[in-house]
Amino acid sequence: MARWEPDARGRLEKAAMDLFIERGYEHTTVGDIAARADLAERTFFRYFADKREVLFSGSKELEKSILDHIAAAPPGLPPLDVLAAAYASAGAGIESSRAIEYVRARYALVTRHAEIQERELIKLASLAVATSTALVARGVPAPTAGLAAELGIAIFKLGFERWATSRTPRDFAGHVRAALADLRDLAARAPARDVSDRPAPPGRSPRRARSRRQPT
Amino acid sequence: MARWEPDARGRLEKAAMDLFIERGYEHTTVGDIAARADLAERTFFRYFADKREVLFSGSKELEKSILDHIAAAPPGLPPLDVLAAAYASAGAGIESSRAIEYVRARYALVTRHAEIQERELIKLASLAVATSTALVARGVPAPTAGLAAELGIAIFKLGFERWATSRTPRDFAGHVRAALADLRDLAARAPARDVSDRPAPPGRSPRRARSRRQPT
DNA sequence: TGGCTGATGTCAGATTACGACATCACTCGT
DNA sequence: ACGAGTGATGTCGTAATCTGACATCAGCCA
Repeated sequence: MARWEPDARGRLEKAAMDLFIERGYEHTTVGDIAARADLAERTFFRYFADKREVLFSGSKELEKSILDHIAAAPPGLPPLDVLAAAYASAGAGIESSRAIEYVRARYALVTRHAEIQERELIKLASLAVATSTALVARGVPAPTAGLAAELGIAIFKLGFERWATSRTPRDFAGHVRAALADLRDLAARAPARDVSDRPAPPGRSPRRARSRRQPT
Repeated sequence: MARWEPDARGRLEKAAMDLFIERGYEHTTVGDIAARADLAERTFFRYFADKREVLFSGSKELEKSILDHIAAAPPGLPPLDVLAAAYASAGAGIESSRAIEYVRARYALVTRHAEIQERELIKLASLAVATSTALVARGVPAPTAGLAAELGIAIFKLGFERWATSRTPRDFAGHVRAALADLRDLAARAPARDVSDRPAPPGRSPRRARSRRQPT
């Protein structure tokens, strides 16, 4: 028999989530979490840089998965489509019934606590930097890649939010594609003086917005 | 003579900035800041919710200014143009020689310290929420407003970053407009199978990107 | 004059976070 | 089989952040 119970990190993550749900995030101390996991408080900080970080164990794998999908996308596909496709594929895992409960509980925590939301936002910013690099590796010019990465984050956030707040969460990929379509429609609305610039093709007005791909 | 020196908040902000520059952010304690401002540590926390917040005193006024400009924008102007114009107008103040030194020092702090960057990001997220509400008040449908607000943040971030990293910071408004133009160009790149969908108007290819409005 | 108010000071304490050192089951080379 | 080394964890001490409770006192107002 091993000297210690295995999977200290996993036990800490589970204990943390359970306690956050039971008592709320701010009424749970790191000491509480460690005690529930049968570990010393000091051990918690060996696995997680701080209290918030215990909620972000999956974000590294998600980032890796997204970056892999970006690298593997068909050459020539426009940057925003590359990103939307990458999110759609990488996010497929969250819809298993096992994971969905965790994801939803975590989403509730993030939206309710500014402290946690800050961490979520900087993780997304970090993802944007990595995404930009991945796009550059595909031949996208750096300034364009940086902007595309920012827009990608907006697409991801919007797609995820709509997925998470729909009554029956499913079809994450559809929500992501819908977010991209909405973005294109919105960006295409140019100031009035530009109307003479590019006459709208008859019969296909920009009113297409949010018509296709509106899952549940 | 008053019992206390006036402008405790301002003294704390100045002391903090000076010390952050002198010793670095993490080598400055709240006690140090209070001592430099001739105040008790406890008083610092009466003015600022936490140590980081001392760097964000201007953000509330900036937000108000942006929201006012959004409300005052000409009706019918597309949402993204409303936002870009609002940023350009509201950001005009940062180019006075008095302010510019502070803004640049602050920018250096934000980029170097993840802890501060987190706060910056959540302030922008909060601005996005307020922006969305302001757009809804103009008659923009809520889902569109939410997306526009997110894209607005991307425009603002990109415009500001390019302004701040240009060797001679000026023409903030120009950088913002350029960011919007870039966004439009990027969003207009549709997947190849869509080419037959909307034939490119001859002679005005999307290669216009980043040609106009490229201030030093 | 005398009480009230508001800004600040003082003190105690909880919590987060980290450095330093100790412990000890397990592993590996001989 | 044995002894040294390794790595995960425990223990202790402490700095820094942040909060609650109460004290102080100049200036204002009745």
